[in-house]
Amino acid sequence: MPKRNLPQPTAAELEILSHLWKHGPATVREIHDEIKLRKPTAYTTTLKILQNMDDKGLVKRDKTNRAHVYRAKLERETTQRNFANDLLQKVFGGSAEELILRVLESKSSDAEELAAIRRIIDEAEKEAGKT
Amino acid sequence: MPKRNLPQPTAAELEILSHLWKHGPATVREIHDEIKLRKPTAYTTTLKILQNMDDKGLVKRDKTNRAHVYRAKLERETTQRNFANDLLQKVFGGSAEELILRVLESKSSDAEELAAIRRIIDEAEKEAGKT
DNA sequence: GTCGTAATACGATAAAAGTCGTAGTTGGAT
DNA sequence: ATCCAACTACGACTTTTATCGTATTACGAC
Repeated sequence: MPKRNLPQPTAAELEILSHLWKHGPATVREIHDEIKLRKPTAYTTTLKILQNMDDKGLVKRDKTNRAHVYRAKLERETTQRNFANDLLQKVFGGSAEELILRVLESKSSDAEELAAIRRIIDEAEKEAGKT
Repeated sequence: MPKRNLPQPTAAELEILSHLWKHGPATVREIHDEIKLRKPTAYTTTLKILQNMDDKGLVKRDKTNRAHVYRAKLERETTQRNFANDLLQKVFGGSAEELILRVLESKSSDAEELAAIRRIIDEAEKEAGKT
């Protein structure tokens, strides 16, 4: 059955998905109340984007109650991986090394974060070793 | 002088910039010949995008010769940093750790690349230490 | 039952990106 | 000097995204 092949979310859609990933299923009102704190926008704009997302299959809509409840259909991890890979190819020509260099340049990480990153490399090395 | 505040390049513009960064100043013909290998598209499409980029200030156009020569006005490194930071904020909520995790998940790096990445972390640690 | 608040539905609009066709110009080969 | 191939200019069209106003429906308080 045609389940996958969902389109990459746009910037506005991503903002909504972020909310759903963080707080779980939510109504338009709940999502909008949070978004409008950062971006002054009309309620119906948020509503419309959610409806678009439903059409695209990016969210699942529960119409049981008067205020419909939306749930993310994209996994956070998968979406992050898609975006990361996309950037990797289009802007860095596939060089993970360079991408990571720019990330660290743009954001000064503290010692703790750097240690965490080091552990991620360790893990990746174990993975590579298994092959 | 209003020099900066150039807009972020779009996907199509980025493809062109990549060529300019790699090969230096080039004509529409040179750029188009390479792009059409991957993406079947009309010559005038590439031309138009270059003209748009000139309007936006993303490239500098030399009209001396009949075939105009275009030169990138954005630095590769700066652009990469902008895109990386953008993704970091919008998709990863500022967590460099998570971004790097997803990059490594999406692309199996070999031992050599992992070692290079490790050196980048070392450098970042020295930088952090200096502060 | 009435009425107001809050929700959805829907269409209109605008801007941006990408695409291409056509028209017009020009340089160089013959 | 002519002519053709290659170039630029420009406008039209399409799609996508984002935005919002207005119309309509429905719940709940009274």
